[in-house]
Amino acid sequence: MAKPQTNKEIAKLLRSVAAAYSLKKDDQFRVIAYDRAASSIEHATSELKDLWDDGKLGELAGIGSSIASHLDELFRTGEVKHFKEVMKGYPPAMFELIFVPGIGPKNAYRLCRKLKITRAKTALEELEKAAKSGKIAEIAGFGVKSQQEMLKALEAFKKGQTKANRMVLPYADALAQELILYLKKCPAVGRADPLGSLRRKVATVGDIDIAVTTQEPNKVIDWFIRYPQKQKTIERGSTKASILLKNGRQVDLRVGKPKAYGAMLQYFIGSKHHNIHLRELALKKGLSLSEYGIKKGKKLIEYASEEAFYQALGLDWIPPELREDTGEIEVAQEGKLPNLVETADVKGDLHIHSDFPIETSHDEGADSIEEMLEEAEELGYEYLGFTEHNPSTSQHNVKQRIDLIKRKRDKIDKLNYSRENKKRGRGNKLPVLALNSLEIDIRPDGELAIPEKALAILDFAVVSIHSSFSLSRREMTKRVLAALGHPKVKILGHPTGRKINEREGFELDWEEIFDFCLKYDKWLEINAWPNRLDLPDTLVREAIKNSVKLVISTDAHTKEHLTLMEYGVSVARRGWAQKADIINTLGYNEFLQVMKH
DNA sequence: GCCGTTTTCGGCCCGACTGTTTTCAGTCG
Repeated sequence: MAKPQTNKEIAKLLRSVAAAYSLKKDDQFRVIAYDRAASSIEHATSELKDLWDDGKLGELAGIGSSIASHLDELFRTGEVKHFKEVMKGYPPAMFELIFVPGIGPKNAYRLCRKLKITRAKTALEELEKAAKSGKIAEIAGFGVKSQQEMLKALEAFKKGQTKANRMVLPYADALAQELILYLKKCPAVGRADPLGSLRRKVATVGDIDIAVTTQEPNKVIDWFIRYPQKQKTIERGSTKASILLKNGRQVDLRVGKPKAYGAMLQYFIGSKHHNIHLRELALKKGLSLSEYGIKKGKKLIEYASEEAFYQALGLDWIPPELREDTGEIEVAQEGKLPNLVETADVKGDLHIHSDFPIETSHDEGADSIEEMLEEAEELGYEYLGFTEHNPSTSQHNVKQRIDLIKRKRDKIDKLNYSRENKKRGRGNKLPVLALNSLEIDIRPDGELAIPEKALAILDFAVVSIHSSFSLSRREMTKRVLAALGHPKVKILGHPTGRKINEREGFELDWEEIFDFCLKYDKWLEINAWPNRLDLPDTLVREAIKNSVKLVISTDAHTKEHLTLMEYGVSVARRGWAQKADIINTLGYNEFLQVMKH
């Protein structure tokens, strides 16, 4: 690998070092250490290079003085002598093969040796060729079956490399719900729950994990592997099974008894690192944890609920969204877990697009202001902020743009007036009211894409970046702060600009942004759009640590989109947000107060 | 190699499944 720079590349390098160590018989714990460092880097909030710049490498869990100094060398010189030394004598090709599912370090090494595959660049092709010509089955320890499996794994791996290989949360949700419906048709199935990263509400989901309670595990597993959407069975045992769906997604099933379901849920929700930490904690108390319960010596104690399971370890029940081993276990020990925000706490949506003809060059909404207000009524909201994109600057002069914005002001004022009177006549409950806003482009120089005069017509403004994504971190930060500086501007929309599976976000100096938001009462948006989920959860947590307030918005373009709110709330919860951290949990009158601040 | 409300030394999560095996290694989550 030529000079690894990104977190992904560095993690890959550390996994390779771990693989090399695992072939040396001396120290298997070093392998674990390197693997752990790699996954820590994969999950890191910020680019490793930035952490290194700030001298904060050691803050990442699993990175101690030794690996930190190796990474220091990496950033200074582009390579690490020690890593080279460790990997010396092994064919470079094997450090490509270890990333193919099903192939570990030992087999990768054996395959490379026996088949004389050395070059990293062609490793996958050469292995595929060998498999097709039947050469793998001839190697001791391999057979026809493993050769077949390897071929399939290689094909899938190659596909996965070209296309995005994780699902966005709502898609995974829908897939899981279909499966649950199917499973429930089997009389032997008791409870059936989607778990894993889906239950932890991670922004992207790899596999679908499902747990089922039953007294007849065999019947359930038989039923499961007959799922009509199945492409093939990956494995089938007496307690678990995995299938591959026709759409290429994997589903893992676990079955267990109802009276031990608590431990099963806990085990299968994960995360892996949360579970490892929990098991280490248990060991210190002389206990041993597994998916079946808690062992004290030889005696296994079963738990029907997760609450009881955690309680047995001296912990409060930890919401799944927090289970990433980022301090939640320590906080649970102190009994100081946050009371996380819930969808029911939300009183309004502050980033939505109606079909009002504002003549924007961006995308417009499909439903009218009235229709969206009616829908919001159903959701129990008190207000909606209408934030169509600003009128196009190239198609209109200043006066035309001001006129368009005035027209929307009039429309909203009349609508609010009539709705208020109509509803007041019927009962005392206030109707959902509309706020007049816009989502305004931030130009590359930080200027806003509407005239100064037009800003005065708005109740508040959301500003977002929709162009020139590749400015430097410094320039981008200056750009955003300039835009946020206008008094009417309250919210930075989709702050990182990332699109999941499409593009990385741009770089910002978050400390500077947080300071500014805190000082001038600006709010960062958690955009609930499925492939945005932006701010990302890790930055939500940083923002909250810095006392910065947030809003959760759907960016709805139809009235149905308003229900995407739950996914934004998931992000907030994963960022440890409580109700008080989220501005749009305020009622209408309180919101008006803070908006004018 | 990492890490500390048992420890700065001496520990380091736990179990299932598969394929190729005659009792287990490798891989995965």
